[in-house]
Amino acid sequence: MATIRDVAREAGVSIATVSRVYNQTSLVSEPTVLHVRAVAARMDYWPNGAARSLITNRTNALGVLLPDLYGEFFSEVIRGIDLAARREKYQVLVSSSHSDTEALVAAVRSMRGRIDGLVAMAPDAHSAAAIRGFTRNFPVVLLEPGLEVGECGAISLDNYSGALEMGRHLLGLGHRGIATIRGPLGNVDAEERLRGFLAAFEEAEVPFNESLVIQGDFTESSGFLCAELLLKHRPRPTAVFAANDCMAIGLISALRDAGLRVPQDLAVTGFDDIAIAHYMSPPLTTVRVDAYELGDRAVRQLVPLARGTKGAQCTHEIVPTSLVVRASCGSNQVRSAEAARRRPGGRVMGGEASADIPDAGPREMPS
Amino acid sequence: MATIRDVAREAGVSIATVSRVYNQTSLVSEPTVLHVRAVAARMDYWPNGAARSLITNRTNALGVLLPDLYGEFFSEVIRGIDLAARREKYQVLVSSSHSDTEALVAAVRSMRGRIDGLVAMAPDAHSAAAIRGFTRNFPVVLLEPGLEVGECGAISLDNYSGALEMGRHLLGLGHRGIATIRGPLGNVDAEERLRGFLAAFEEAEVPFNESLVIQGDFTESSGFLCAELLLKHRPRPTAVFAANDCMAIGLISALRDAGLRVPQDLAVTGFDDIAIAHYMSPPLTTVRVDAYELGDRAVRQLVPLARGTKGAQCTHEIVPTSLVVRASCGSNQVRSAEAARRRPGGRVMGGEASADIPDAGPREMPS
DNA sequence: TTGTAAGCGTTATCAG
DNA sequence: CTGATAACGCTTACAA
Repeated sequence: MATIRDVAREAGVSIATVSRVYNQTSLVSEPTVLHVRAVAARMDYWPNGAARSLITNRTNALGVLLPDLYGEFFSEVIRGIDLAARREKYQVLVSSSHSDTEALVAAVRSMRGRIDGLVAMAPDAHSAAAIRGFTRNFPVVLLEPGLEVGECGAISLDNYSGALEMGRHLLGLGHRGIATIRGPLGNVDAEERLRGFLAAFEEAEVPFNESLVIQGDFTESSGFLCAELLLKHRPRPTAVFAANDCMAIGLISALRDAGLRVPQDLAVTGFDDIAIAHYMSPPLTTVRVDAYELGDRAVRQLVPLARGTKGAQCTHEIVPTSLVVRASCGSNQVRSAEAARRRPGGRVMGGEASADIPDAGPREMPS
Repeated sequence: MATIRDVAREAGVSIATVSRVYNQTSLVSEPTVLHVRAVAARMDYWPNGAARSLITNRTNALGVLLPDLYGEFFSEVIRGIDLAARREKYQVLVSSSHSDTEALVAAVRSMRGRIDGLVAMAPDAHSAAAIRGFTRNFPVVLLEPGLEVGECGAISLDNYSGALEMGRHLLGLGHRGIATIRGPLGNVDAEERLRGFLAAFEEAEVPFNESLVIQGDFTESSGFLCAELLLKHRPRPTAVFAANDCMAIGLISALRDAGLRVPQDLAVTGFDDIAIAHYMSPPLTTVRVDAYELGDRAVRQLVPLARGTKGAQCTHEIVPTSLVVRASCGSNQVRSAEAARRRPGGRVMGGEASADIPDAGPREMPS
């Protein structure tokens, strides 16, 4: 592999000149630039990134730490990160699925000297604390952090408002016997969604029966299992808000097995707006969460910090969520929010390439 | 940020000793190791990756180039890559969504000196050729390459066999009026799927009416539009094989609008086995494609090449595909292939985290 | 077992 | 405008 020295020798100039051709071109005479460029191209030369970052102390790369890469959510987060990073001329070093805090710390540590900043989503509070510790090494932006953020930037989803809207919507439809399946204890999303949902009742001065908060764990099967508890409750609730779509899907499945109709016998709603939500029968009323935006904003906030742009500040941004009313809640409201569902920049390419089923508009899934 | 020199000074040893603690620990006396480790930990020192790779000429990182990151397919590919890379102690530098060959080349070029090898999936033939050119810089493994592979390693999906099996299955069910919606011209997957499908007819010595090859483009809407052509064909076909699930979904949607029943009036099958395929009503008969495996194998093949392990060879591996029989083809066959659907290592975590709906077993999607 | 010193490929500084 | 040369933080002969 040709080095700067080879090119300099071959072109009959000093290495400093070759370097300048790639960095401060204006300081080199036009003919020299052209000549060096030509020689470099012929020798297939390109500056070595590692050497470059050693002296400049900048890598032009961002680290990305996610609990997982699989699935609609993370896949979108990382796409948002990737696109924003490219726009800003940054490379992306990813790492995911760390079994424990130790593994996670090791991963970040090994990124040292290779990244100018870090976007991280912690799988738990312990890991979050560890990640915060890296602020001394490079700027950090946390995705969906717990409460206290400290020296880091942070982007979180407006789980609270989304759930609040959902509560208002169900109350607005006249429901009073309303249950909710909450997510796991200690999970930030789960707590906020519950808090927002209950706030709607407070706001409307409608009492909420606490025995109608059922514990779920965000899996489809937990939603399935909740059906039994729900159905034996007296008086039987008329609506259920599941804290995510998976649980709503499990619940609906169980209700159907029990011979109940959704939404006529029981209205069901979810949270996340995963792809299937739109294609189910009945289509699921839920809250749309914009994962792409989460990644995009994180990079937007991180880059100035990474560049050391003066005046760059850590802030805590909130990504809005929005109610998507479909049929499963029994509302006959116009589905205006649907338009927003089209993925920004979603591409369809070869074969199994994309799971992005274009919004079918008024058509529904065959049933 | 503490450097090796700071640690050496603080610990009262030479920098060589500190270095050895991190590389050839065995050459350093136990007490010295402990002492240096302690000082390093206190000073929050960790070797700088860039400096390290400059001298060793190895980066312990792999580059990953994909057309996109979004969607079930790519998301799984990258997960396979990520997990395999971590297992082999490699970091992953990703880059995706390049608008043209130029952008793609620039992306790879900028990885020079930062990676020991490259896993790439080219969006088109032109880009594929460009990527092949990088073989001179580092080992390359191509995903889903075109025909000639040259100096690169390659992993491709067995589109041919999957489609062949599908053809056999439909013929075995007694269908004779069979149509197929093919994917875009020039797309490797599309061509292979068509070729495999037609091979089944040749094998069974059943003539295939070429007017029943309908041109699609892998999008749901193209499947939707094909319905009209299909329905006005005389005699009307009794089965349709769409070259991917998206088109099959669009088609089924259109058929339902036209008042036709699937599979009674027209059997429909797809390819890819995207998540929705299993939850649709009727569940879609399709061909399972293992994207995770694609990524996993690519890294497995690349790592020895990147390490310069002697005897390491470039090969062209084929990832098998498998027929998944569900209801949309009108078969009443046992759904044994279903068991394989569970995602390897699929995790469900917080909130909108995962779109991985656990296989509901015998339960179906509510309808 | 430890230290000294050369050098990885680049950019920055300072002369010319 | 161009060239010599000293860093950058580290690994690795070679010497002690």
